[in-house]
Amino acid sequence: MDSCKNKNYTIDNEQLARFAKAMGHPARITILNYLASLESCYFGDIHNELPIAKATVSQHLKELKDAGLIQGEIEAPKVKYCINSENWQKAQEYFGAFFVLRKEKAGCCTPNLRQLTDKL
Amino acid sequence: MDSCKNKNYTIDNEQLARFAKAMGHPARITILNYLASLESCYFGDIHNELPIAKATVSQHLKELKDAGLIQGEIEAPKVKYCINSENWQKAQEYFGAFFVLRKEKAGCCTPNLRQLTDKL
DNA sequence: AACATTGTTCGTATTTTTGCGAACTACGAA
DNA sequence: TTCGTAGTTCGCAAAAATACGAACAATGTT
Repeated sequence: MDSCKNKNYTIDNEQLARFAKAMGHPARITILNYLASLESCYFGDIHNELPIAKATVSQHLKELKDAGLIQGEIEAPKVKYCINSENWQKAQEYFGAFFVLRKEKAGCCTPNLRQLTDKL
Repeated sequence: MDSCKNKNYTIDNEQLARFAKAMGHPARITILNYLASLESCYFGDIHNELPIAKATVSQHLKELKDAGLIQGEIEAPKVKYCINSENWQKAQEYFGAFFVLRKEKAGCCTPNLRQLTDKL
């Protein structure tokens, strides 16, 4: 009966997934790259980097903000967006730790993976 | 008129987003962590780590496979999943380069971000 | 005050994701 | 051959993500 246990995902897994999800769209990666490059922080310039409508850009910015990766500031009549340094560093650490995990271990799966079926 | 330009996302942005998207769910992070920890590689054991139905686990595994982060191998009557080392390293490099970008630059947004509006 | 500029929010449509149970497939064991 | 084990695939439903134009809000300018 396919036991569905009382398990939860760990906080860290949740947090890393949240960061990853926010980064899981090319428009948002482009935005983050642009903000990280610091050429400009204004909405209009961000919009110009993207092939999508401003309403959509605004939405993507909101998601990045909700994930904590950026923050916004009004500089009338414009809006300035910036990388949230604190969480940026946190994300960097989370991803770093995540990928390093693999390196520290021996491989149970290293041998002949060549007969990998296409069906899989 | 909200110019929607002939722009595309760069290949690298697409690829990084693809990796990030695959990692954008706690179940999939849990799976990757588990496979990276190498305690076991079998579907059944992966399923046991998760609070979801096996059909759903199978779907998540498929997405990770499509993103290139894992690979599968039949070891009858079981199925063995493994981190795809090549792409794992590639992902590691992509994320690493992505986050480091920020560190190399001065901050245009470093000053007083404290009057950040809640509306934003 | 009237207007222009800059973004956000709303309403909506479409697509994708997430999840499940049931049915099915493949294989080894009895 | 029949049965059990291990996973996948199918069909469906519900929720979330993506995208847009139009309307709106907030502010600076004339």
